[in-house]
Amino acid sequence: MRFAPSPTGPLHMGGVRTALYNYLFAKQRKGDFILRIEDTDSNRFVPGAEEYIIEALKWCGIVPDEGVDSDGRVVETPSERHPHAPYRQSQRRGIYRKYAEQLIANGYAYYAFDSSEDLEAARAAAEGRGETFTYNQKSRLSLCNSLTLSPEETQQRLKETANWTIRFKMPENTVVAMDDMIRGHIEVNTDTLDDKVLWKRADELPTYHLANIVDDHLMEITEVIRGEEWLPSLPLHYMLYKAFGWEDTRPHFAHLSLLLKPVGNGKLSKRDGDKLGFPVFPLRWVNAEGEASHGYREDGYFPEAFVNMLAMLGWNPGDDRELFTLDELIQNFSMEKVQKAGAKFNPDKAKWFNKEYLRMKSDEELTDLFVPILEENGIKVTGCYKCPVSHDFAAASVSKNYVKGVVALIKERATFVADFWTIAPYLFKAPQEYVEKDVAKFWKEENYTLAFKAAEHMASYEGPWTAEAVGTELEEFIRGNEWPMGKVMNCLRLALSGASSGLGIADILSFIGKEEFLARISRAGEKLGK
RNA sequence: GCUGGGUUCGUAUAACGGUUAGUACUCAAGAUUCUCAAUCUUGCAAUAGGAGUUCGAUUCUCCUACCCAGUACCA
Repeated sequence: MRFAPSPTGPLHMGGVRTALYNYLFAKQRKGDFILRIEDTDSNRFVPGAEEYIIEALKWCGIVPDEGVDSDGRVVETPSERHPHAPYRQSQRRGIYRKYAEQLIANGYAYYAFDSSEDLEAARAAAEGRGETFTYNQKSRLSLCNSLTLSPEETQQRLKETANWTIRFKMPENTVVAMDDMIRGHIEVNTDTLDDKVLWKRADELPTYHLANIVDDHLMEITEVIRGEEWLPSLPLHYMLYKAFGWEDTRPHFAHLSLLLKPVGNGKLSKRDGDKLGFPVFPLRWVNAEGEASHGYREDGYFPEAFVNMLAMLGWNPGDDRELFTLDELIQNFSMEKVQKAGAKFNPDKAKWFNKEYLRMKSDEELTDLFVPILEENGIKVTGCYKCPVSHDFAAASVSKNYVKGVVALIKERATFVADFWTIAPYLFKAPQEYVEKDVAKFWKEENYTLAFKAAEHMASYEGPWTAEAVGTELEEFIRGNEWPMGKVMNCLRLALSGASSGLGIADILSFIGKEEFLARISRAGEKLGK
């Protein structure tokens, strides 16, 4: 199987899904997965796009068997491992010409000499009559091509100019019967089709249709999973396989529905992501104008979560399971369970997948991912997982095991690793400011005087400083005095964390320690009033 | 317009002629907690419409509506 993107920009998440389904199917059948670059349109070539595609697939764990080497470059010369090289169509230009000529020799195609201006004029004229111009069996005999010109004239023109294209001669009134692995049997009459350009003069290269069929044949592709936008071209492709005499080895086709925007109608586009605040690309992308687009990787998604989410968008295992590793997807994937209708993308569900994967990760793995974020925020992380737990708030420094403890405590509240910091920055440094609304609500004299007394009591507490022991001590003291639990606790939390909502007081105390606890209480008294 | 494809709760989907139409996300309520999350419980919510076939249609057929794609010397 193959994935054959055009390097015209960053790979869209829909493209990743197409690649993924190809990969899953290939691996399930113990087949090979080829990456082929379809760069026959030099006008739309975007520098960096090819590298982006390769890196994106790599990040997702989709590793081509052929097409890209271990150094992450598209292979240009055939070898044992890469028998079908080169894998860029621009480097295969020498291959296609003879196939195009074979088609002409056998009467399946013809040279067309109409200029773009002539065709535009024909289109405009048709539009004036309320019709649509099509280059087909009705119009081809009144246009300028090797069907209307004498053989001598045709040869003359071919010799004199490079101003020609090759068009497929679509047969008349023929029913093309096709089978799609997802959609079943489809029939189309050739009278509704046109004479597609197979060879374009601009690049002196074949168009998609020719190059794609020739390459799929030469690369021994047996199954093609591609986007739904190709379904209308399928009859042409069937006709091409027939014209080449390759019907026996024609691949099986599956046309995947498109990914739709979360709200409103239409397919998912870059704009939707910008508007609704979610990535549509696997990796961050900066275009030539310097505009950046979000990427799932940079936004903190785990590749496993991204791949899992994508797989479930239009496919299901037939039961209620939702969480699958790549290997499990390979085992369970089936074309019968691929949805026919377009799938509206749901950003909330994407986040849910990430949350699930975050929970499945070990505390140490998450800690390793969290440390760089802490350092970005000015917190030094020292030591190793075997070293003792320690912290020095004055020096903005904590031990690795301290971080691990925090991660274990808060991982269930997070969707992304970056959330760890926003959930509990106060476990790493004293609050710099206090939420105004919470101060107004809780920092009242009748509350904070009690909070100070509770803190005073804890200052004299000599027992073990664990969350459980400290929590029990504090609560029993407050309850014993018949003070309002909520008000006192919220006052304490405000002083310790800068807000009235957040982690439990006992947990906060156990992490920051008695000394820092008392320091933050007195600091709050000075800043907020006492 | 034409050609092709599609249509089950708001979203993703299950039920491949017989179910009180299930599950997940979202949302709401309750339980729990010092608060916020998390967790647990409960709830809201769908077969696009109309004919037909059938003892029985989400499921099969047809029509209509709506959505999507294609209609380039782009892929």
